[in-house]
Amino acid sequence: MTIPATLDYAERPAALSLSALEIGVIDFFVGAVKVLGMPKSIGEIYGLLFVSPEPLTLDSLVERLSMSKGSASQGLKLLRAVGAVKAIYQPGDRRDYFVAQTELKQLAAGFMREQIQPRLGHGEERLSHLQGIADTLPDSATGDFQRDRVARLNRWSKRGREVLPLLGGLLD
Amino acid sequence: MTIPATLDYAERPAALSLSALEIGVIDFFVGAVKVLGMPKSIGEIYGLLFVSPEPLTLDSLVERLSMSKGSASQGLKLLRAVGAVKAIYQPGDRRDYFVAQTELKQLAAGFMREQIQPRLGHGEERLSHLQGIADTLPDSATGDFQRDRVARLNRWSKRGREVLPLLGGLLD
DNA sequence: TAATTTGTTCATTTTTTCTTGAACAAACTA
DNA sequence: TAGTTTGTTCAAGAAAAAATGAACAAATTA
Repeated sequence: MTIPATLDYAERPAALSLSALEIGVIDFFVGAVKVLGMPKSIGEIYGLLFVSPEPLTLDSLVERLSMSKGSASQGLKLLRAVGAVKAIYQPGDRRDYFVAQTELKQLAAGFMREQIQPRLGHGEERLSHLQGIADTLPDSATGDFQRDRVARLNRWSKRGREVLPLLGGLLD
Repeated sequence: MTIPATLDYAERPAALSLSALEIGVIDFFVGAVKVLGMPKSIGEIYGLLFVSPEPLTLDSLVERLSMSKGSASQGLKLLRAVGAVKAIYQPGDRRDYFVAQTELKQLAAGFMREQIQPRLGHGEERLSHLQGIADTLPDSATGDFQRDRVARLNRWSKRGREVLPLLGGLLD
């Protein structure tokens, strides 16, 4: 379980080229991605892109955030997968340029699709497996109780499938 | 970022006293708490209490889950804090007995209150700090852009405060 | 073709998080 | 009172997750 520590970009020697505002925004997003269970580097990258008026290259992210090329590449890959960052074409430059996608609804949808739904899928499988076991339970007090519990899990699952799609509607 | 591995309670030697159903339910909850960013031990404890028709003592959890007393104690502490487990009094026995709270709405409310809200609070503080910086930005194109971004963060925050309370209503 | 730039992958190292177990306290019991 | 039972805390070890950096591939240029 993650208890976010106080962040201290201001004291990181190599990050001196970041302005106070940039530091603050990055700090905000590092906290946000921690709540979502994602690594800090993701928040740093998205945060810097979010405050930057100009698209940034991988190399400029590496330099300004003093992070490894590997982390930046992996982070951008994930951020593109969830639709939080998009690559834009700059004529006359071979490098990729990146900008932040800032529509809350789209960010939430991408996070849901890429990070949450796949894990819930596993849950569904496990649940039908459980239902199979519950059906074979003896006709005792304990059997009845446990069948009831499995039934409750199925109701939770159903409710989840109903509620999650509604969330998108609340985020326009 | 947590990619849950396949779980294998069936193969754990010391957990042989768990039935197939118990194993399945525990497995389900271990997966669920991982999605919520909590340690596996929390899912194990809650899962076993959830399928158990009888209240269980700390010692029986330790024994049946083959987990240390420390983990069980800490886990129960957290589960009580979020209201997912409650201690019930058994006359003539000095030990604490525990049962799972199974109202989805209450579980969600407790999780929100204890795990999510505190972290969002930090975000709010950071945000007002950011607003202070944004107000001092020069009257340039970049300044305008960045002020706009901070304004967007404030809208997100406001929207979050509006939407989260609505969730409870969807979970009756 | 050889050298350069750009970006990805992945084994290793580092950091963070979780679990354990021993020490401790509190409440009971003989 | 001394001993037992029950449960908590926390330092240390184990496990898991994230970051690094070097090797590699692909595209480009001289």
